[in-house]
Amino acid sequence: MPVTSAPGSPPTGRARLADVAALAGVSVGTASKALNGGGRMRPETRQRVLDAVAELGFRPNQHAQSLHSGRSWTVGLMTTDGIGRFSTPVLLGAEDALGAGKISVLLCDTRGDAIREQHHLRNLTDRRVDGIIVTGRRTDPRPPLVGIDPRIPVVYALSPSTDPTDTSVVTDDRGGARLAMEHLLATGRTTVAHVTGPEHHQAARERARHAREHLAAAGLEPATGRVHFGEWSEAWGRRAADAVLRTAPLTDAFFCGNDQIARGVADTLRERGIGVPGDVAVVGYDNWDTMALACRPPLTTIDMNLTEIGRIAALRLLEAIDTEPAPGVYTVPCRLVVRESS
Amino acid sequence: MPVTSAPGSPPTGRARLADVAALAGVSVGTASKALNGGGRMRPETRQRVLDAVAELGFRPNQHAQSLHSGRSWTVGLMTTDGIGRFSTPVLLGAEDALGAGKISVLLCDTRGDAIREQHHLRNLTDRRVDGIIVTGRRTDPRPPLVGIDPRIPVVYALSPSTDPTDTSVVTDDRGGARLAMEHLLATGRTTVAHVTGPEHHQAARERARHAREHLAAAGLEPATGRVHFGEWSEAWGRRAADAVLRTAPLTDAFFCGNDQIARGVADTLRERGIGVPGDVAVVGYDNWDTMALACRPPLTTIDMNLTEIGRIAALRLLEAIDTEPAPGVYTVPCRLVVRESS
DNA sequence: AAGTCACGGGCAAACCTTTTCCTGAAGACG
DNA sequence: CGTCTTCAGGAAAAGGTTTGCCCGTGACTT
Repeated sequence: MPVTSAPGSPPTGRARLADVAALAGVSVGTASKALNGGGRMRPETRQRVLDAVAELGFRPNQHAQSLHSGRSWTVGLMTTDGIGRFSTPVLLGAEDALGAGKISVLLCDTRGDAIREQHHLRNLTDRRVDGIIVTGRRTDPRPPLVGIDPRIPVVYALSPSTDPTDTSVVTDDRGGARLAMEHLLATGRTTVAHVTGPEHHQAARERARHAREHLAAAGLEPATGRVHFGEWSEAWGRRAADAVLRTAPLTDAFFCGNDQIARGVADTLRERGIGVPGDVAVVGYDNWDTMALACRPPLTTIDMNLTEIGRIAALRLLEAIDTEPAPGVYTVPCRLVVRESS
Repeated sequence: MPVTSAPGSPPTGRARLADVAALAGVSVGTASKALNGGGRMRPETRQRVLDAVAELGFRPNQHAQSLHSGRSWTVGLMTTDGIGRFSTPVLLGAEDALGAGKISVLLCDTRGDAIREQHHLRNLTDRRVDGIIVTGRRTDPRPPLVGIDPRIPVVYALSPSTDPTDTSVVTDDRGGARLAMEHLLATGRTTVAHVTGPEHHQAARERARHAREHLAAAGLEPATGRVHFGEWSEAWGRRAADAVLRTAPLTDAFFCGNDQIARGVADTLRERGIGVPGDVAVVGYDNWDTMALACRPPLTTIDMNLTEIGRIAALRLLEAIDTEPAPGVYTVPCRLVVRESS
């Protein structure tokens, strides 16, 4: 009967430890020890306390616990740019890993606005969060949080901090590009075009660089002799596919910077009557299911394991919370997902 | 110099109200009143306290405040099913509205698992959240949270509660269907097919019902005489378009249950050489930009104003927190977004 | 000049749990 | 039988803020 409360408890309506103690016939301190395993006491006494807890439906007041311990059992999750396709899996991974440690996630969306970021940072500091995870949609490095209380550990996920003494968890663009190229070469392709996003995005540059390097290691060159930088859109994929086929009609594979581009490429190929994967293979990047699965044919693609990035960021943060922070950049490997486009 | 701290404050490293009081030469209680506007005191005294606050960089300890007030200035946001396309905007709208009230959002993802839901609910209760918003991806009603402490107000967003004495905020499927049909009829279409998702989804049923009613009111019938229920996928859109054109070649408009279906329909039309919107108009539902904008041509579609749903849910929750809850179902109107497909 | 009043500000309780230190009693050992 | 140790459990401080109540002082009233 959790509704009943010991005499004298009414104010909050919830049973306090004092009520438990009274019911068990012990002092408050003893009741606390009985619950937390500390102190020495007769097993039967402990049991009496536990029974009282059950009878009253007692749950400790976390505000009081936090006040005493200085910990809030809460971490802030700041997403730099909305809560989109990239930050969501990171967020879920983090929530999952933290939830196991009884820690909850406080969500802060800055919408890419520095003012808002400051505001949230203050809020989180005031709440005495145990730590903060910062994540963004881009993989480009970002400046560290400004004015952060040095006692609050921070982990940057996906977008690393520009400060190397911070802790960051990032995706392995190099490995991703390698997986894609190895796959294409292993399946007999030799004339590979690379179509990707804007050159000012690090992700585009890195993937392109490593794709080229991998080709070069096999004694090959990109189909058109260069990388096609553009936008992260289907429309660009379609345009670029046209351009590539005009310049290098013998192209037998496209490695694309993301799944949208890949889908655009696949659409153009299909509309031109070129068989995928019969004549030309297409490999995307992101494993964004709504794109990859809806594509005709479904896309072979690189999965960045974003959930894993979130999980690892959370684990690093947990480490930093109760031991010393281990600065540095942690790289999470990608995964090749083979579907029918290659 | 926020780093300096009054003598005796070291334990936490952060300035306490006691330090402020000491520096200002007043008692702790007076300092508190000076900050919170309460109590009567000489303006210069208040100013001295404010100066001390500034000098020490004092920020009140929220754990202590919460302990005292019983409020956590936090609400839980439970998403029933991942954090997807539907819950994200709701979440952002809620965060926005709550942030204005100094309230933060605690994120709980149940992954559709009842055990997890219980676990999170307990966690939120233990944290003494001020309220809870429950949201899901489907618009079908869901059973209310079980075992919820009646003192914690709850608002259901998107997925209403099956209990009419709860507070729910939902989308206006009827209005959405009406907007779409009015638009099509107003632009001269007379033979409209409706292709939508599975019949066991309320959203599909409702939109279909109201679309038919609206046609009937204009003395019309669906193009094929029936509604085409299927899946929420592009593939289904493509198949359904074929089927519709076979049965009713004179069809001059498609109203689709979501943007994916609409995109599938548009693809089929284009591949058959049927002009959109010249020969046939296509209207989608959801205004999911990655679909609606990538479609050729970009889709006219219905926007459910999900962010607004989140915002209103948050406002209702704020109401319920400091006054009496106002049970009932609140309906948020949709918005027609006209693009080039109609 | 004595009584009132208002104003400024202090005191202390309350919010609830954890943890350290301490005490009283009982058992063990010489 | 006395002293030492051990053990069970209690008392109280600490963590920081808010707020109701109270008191002293100076001004004002009659």
